[in-house]
Amino acid sequence: MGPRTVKSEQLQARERELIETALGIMEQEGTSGLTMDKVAARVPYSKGTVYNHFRSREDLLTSICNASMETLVELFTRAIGFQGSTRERLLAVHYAYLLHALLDPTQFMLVISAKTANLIERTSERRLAAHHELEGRLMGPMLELVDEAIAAGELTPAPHLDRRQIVFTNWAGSFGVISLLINSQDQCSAREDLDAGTELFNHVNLLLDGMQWRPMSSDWHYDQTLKRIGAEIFPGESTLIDTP
Amino acid sequence: MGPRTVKSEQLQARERELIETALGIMEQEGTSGLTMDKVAARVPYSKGTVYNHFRSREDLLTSICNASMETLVELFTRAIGFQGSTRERLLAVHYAYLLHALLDPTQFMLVISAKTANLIERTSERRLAAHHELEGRLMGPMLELVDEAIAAGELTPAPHLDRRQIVFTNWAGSFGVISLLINSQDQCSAREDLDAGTELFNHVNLLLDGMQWRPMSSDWHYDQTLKRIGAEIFPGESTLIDTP
DNA sequence: TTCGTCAGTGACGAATCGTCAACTTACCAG
DNA sequence: CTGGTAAGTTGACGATTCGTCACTGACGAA
Repeated sequence: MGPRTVKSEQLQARERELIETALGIMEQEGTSGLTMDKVAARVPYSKGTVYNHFRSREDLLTSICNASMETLVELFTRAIGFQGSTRERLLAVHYAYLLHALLDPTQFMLVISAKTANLIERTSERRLAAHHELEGRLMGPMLELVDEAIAAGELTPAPHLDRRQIVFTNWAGSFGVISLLINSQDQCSAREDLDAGTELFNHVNLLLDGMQWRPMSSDWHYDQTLKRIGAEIFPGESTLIDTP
Repeated sequence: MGPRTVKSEQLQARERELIETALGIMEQEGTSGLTMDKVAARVPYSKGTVYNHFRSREDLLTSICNASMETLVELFTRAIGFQGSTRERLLAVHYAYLLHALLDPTQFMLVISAKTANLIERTSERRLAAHHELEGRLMGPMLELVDEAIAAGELTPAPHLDRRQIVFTNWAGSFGVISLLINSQDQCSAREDLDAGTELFNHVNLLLDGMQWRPMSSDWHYDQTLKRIGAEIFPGESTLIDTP
């Protein structure tokens, strides 16, 4: 190993340290409470050094979002391994997504702001490339699941829907339900009493029934499946979700 | 009319002027470019007067969001008036939502940030009340549409879905699809080539087929319906949407 | 020992937020 | 007409925050 490698490793370790610190601040004070000065103050390095790693505050935010997506990849991988039909395994992925959002709503919401034009402009190319690669790693397993389902004869997509569209529509539905309900500590007239878990699985089952991904929900008790997913795949975290 | 009423009208007029100005700035420079100083600079009043109307920058943002929702109520009302089955009229509402998002993506995205804990804390009670009232006015027409569909025998909801859940799942699906695709000037691996209009109506039709809202998409050409909606209800704006 | 390199530092200028003491205006009573 | 009070307006100000850049000093090479 040359010295350059060693140094690069040190740099990566420090970058992880900075991101960890930033996560701590965000947990306590939310996204708007995350400040470059605060990060620098909590770390044995100066502000200049922090800016040596992150071009801007937005660059740091994208990094945090990426870190969050890495843990999500881990959860998705676990979920795909569920023993069951392809539709059950897809439900497990949605379960993982919900769990991820409940475990850290602030990080979950970062995904949206990461799409803002303003944020993209101020983020380094390197970081954006990593972000796109992570999106691919998230979508990949679901694409394979769709292929498996088609091969197994459990799904026969309509001609106007390709595999990417099927994956996207799943993602979008999950994202919409969760993002609208995750912050509902406020008593909104339209959303009071709505539980994120209940509405998420209602939504996904309607979607999958709509595309006739077998077994249809009229032929299978997916409530049981959800209980199994919680118990078998996410035994530690599943207390966050009430399965009906 | 007493003088108090006159003065109150003046205040309201000025508030509209301030919001208009803020909208202009947001159009040019995005949400992050909206600054209280810039608003004050573009207006014949001083910063202190601006702060007399809005408790904080976040209060102003919520006001802008509310204004945006008012125009949305208008669009929804037009949409509900479409001549057709209840399912076609619901499609018209989704069409209106998409149109609204395409006409002003920045305002559309405000709805999410308006749910942030940080933003709610810094917003005045009065403004929050107006926000909730507007949500009710948005959901109301859709709730009635669901009731009509049930009465007409076109929809027989599963026992575990009440009217509010049906409306919510529609909203969430639309919101998820649009918010993920609206900012896709960036070439994301998973979203390239995906068109907001196409994916939105795919998603909604899957959802409505899943809950068996008749006529099912296998029994009706909803592409034709979309063309009609564009031509009859939104003749001016519909050029923004390619109906397939 | 001396010198060059380069990561690290933190003081700094600019921009922004929200406040407040001073100021202006409107209006009314005497 | 005059003086006074209340209400509304102003912009300078302190506090934060962002991102930069001239300076520092540690370390290895000669």
